[in-house]
Amino acid sequence: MTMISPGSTDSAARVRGKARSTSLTRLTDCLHCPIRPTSLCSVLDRDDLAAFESLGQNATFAPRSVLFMEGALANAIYNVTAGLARLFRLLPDGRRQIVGFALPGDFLGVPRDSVYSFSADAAVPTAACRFPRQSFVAFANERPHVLRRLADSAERALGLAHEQMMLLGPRRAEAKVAAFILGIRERWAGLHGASMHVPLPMSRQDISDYLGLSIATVSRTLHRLADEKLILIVPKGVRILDPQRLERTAEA
Amino acid sequence: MTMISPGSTDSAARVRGKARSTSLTRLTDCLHCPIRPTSLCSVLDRDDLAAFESLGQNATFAPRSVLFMEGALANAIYNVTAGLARLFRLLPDGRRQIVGFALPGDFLGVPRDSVYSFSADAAVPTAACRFPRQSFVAFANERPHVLRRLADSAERALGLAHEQMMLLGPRRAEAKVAAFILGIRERWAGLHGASMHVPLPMSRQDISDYLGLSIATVSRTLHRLADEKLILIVPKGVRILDPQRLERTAEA
DNA sequence: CGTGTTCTTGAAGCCGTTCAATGAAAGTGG
DNA sequence: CCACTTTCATTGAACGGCTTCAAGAACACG
Repeated sequence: MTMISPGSTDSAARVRGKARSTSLTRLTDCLHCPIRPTSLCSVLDRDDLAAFESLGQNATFAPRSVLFMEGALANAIYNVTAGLARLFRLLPDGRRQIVGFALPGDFLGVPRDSVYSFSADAAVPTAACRFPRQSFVAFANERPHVLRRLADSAERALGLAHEQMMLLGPRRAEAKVAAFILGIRERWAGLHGASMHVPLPMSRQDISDYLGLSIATVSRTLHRLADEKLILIVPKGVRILDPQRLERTAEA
Repeated sequence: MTMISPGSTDSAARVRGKARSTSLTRLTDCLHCPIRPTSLCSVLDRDDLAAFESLGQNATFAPRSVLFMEGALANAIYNVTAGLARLFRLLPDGRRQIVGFALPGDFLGVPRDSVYSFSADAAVPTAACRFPRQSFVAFANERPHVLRRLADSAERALGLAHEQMMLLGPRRAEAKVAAFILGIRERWAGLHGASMHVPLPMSRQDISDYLGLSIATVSRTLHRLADEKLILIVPKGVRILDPQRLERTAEA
């Protein structure tokens, strides 16, 4: 698990090292974001869309730069449009648990109370639409179908969280890693269509913090799967060679 | 981890053994349920409340009887009013991961799609208000504040899921068990007020399936905490003797 | 082309699991 | 109400998988 500076009051920028952010441009590609089943855009009519557009700003984030920090005042909501965001919480001793990855189309930071309950930063160059919380909430409150979408989106996130819990539990490293690959593949499929090639833009460290394993075990396990010809390890990803056996490994 | 019959198509009733349910009475105590911050009731005015009341039926569940099963058609939504429900998913090999406990006031089974994504059964004698999904959704769609509550409720569940992920990860058994006790205490506090006495109505098996430990380790760890005078083990619960050291153990 | 980071791979050790047997409690039927 | 039965919890001993520590290789960046 990642060891992060033990002092706990410091900001993510310092904690995770040099966070060289970020350009802010006017939003347009928010609307060009991949439309997923849970996407907000798909339930907005033309007028709403125009109003919605005027709320947000498009922002880009360099790797490791922070979208928001656990415990900070939640004054914005994000919709990832490109790249990959890591959602994580820090333990008091500085270790990091990744509680999810946000792919394009995912909403972030819709908070019950006014404080973020986890942190988010960019795993790779990432773009996201940023909506001021106040106006976003006001916008949603006027539109029941948007509220429904938000509830749906939260339920979807909950389902993903449950899926991850199944991985974090007492399962063998092989099963965790195999299931991880298949899970990520599934999620990319919603964007790019299904493929044997599974991009893994995140680092080994990220994967291990996601699965509750050490970085060494993740590396070893990937290579064991490769030795057994279930996958092929390629730069920034894997190629699935034997879907069925991989599936069976994931379930064990 | 619990081993459950390997065949996977069978119903929960068979899987979990004799499920002797249940009386069904007309609802009244739905309204007397403990009002929690996330409770729906608290945002309903008198008229809405009456309409709401007419939607639901109060049901009681004997221990081990099933509220609903993962994969089944989601034709009802539940609001637990007394007792304790276990929310879980089964692995293909029959092991069980408990993804949450539902306490009085918690909503269950608000599904994105029409199928439950996890199973729920009663850990102890339990009461819940049962709302047909159709009419519940129709009711909510007419009332934006109810929709907001549902979104909030989902977010709250997501927060709890994240909390549990921190426990499932690579932490020592002592930390997991200590954090579990403190977490449950926190949740009871919202109902009964804070107390040094923490009821643990669920079985050791339930706790181990929740924490991703074996039943033996849970037992050993509890007794180790007791040996070190952090807690006192009492029937169906524990008493916290040294909150600060327990807290420190939970964070390690 | 050199430097820092990430990834791989080996060896030793620990923590939790598994298996199994004992003990306690709760439910059941006479 | 008691004796029986069944489930649940505790505890011991041995095994095994993952972690830790550490060194070397591959990669990315300026």
